[in-house]
Amino acid sequence: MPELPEVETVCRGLAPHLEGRVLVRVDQNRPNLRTPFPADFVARLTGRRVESVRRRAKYILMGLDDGTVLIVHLGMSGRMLIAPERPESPGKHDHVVFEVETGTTVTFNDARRFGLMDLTTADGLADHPMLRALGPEPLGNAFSGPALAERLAGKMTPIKAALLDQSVVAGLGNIYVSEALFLARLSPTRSAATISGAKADRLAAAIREVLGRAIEAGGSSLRDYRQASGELGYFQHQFAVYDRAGQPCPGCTCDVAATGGVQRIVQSGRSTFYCAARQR
DNA sequence: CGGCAAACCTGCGAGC
DNA sequence: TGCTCGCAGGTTTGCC
Repeated sequence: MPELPEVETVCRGLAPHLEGRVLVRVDQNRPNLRTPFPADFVARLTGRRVESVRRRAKYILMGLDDGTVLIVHLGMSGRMLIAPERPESPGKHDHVVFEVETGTTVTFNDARRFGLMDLTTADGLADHPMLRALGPEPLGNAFSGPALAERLAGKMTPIKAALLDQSVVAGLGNIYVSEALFLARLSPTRSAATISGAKADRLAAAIREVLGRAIEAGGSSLRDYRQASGELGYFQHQFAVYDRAGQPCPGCTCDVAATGGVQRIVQSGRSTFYCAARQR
């Protein structure tokens, strides 16, 4: 389930366990994820001190003391599991295990293997193929209504699809696109180019609001979750429209029997949820 | 270049 | 119980 808020939550959870610590052991349990691991992956990481754990879009970036940067993408099903000591043997789909000198291990587990890892350098980071074309961070200063409108201008594709395009804005996924469009009262089927001016302001604000609230929720529920299981995972969240087809729209008082409530449609092969009465 | 479907891979819930 | 089908939070590729 990792979209921007989940990746941010994972980074915040990992940082206190990894920052300032040395990777005393790294186990790579298979030759590839979505892409092959880089050459000498284990050797380039072992013995390095982790200086920073941060996020760009949906990527986790770990800066190491020799200038190396480890890039991790969680894909659809990737998780980072924190344990106080090394498990006796890796579990199913435990593809990489990082161990620091305190004994703590961080295990990358990914059933579907849509995740990936790569190594680059701090100097080469901005030009890395996976990061080069990314749009602005939606919670950053460069993101605004006008900035969004500029990137949507001329696009005939539905706004739903445009917002999933990471070069338009970085970090939104299928859930939060539906949620943001609901909050902005904009129809997911409307063409991207029709969103400018006040509509773009509204949408940019909705994106910030939805992501910001999700990060807050992730932060709070994450602590409970980790105490219980030692796992750094995904928070439970109440969505307004996502996965709520047929249920009443939380934003309006119209009759569900008459409107059908929240609609599920398919756009470019993926589910979109919205209230046709409220979103125009 | 823009837009869309398919592909990558496994797991899970629904329905028979 | 066990099978098949459809669906899943992401991204890239290839085709029109």
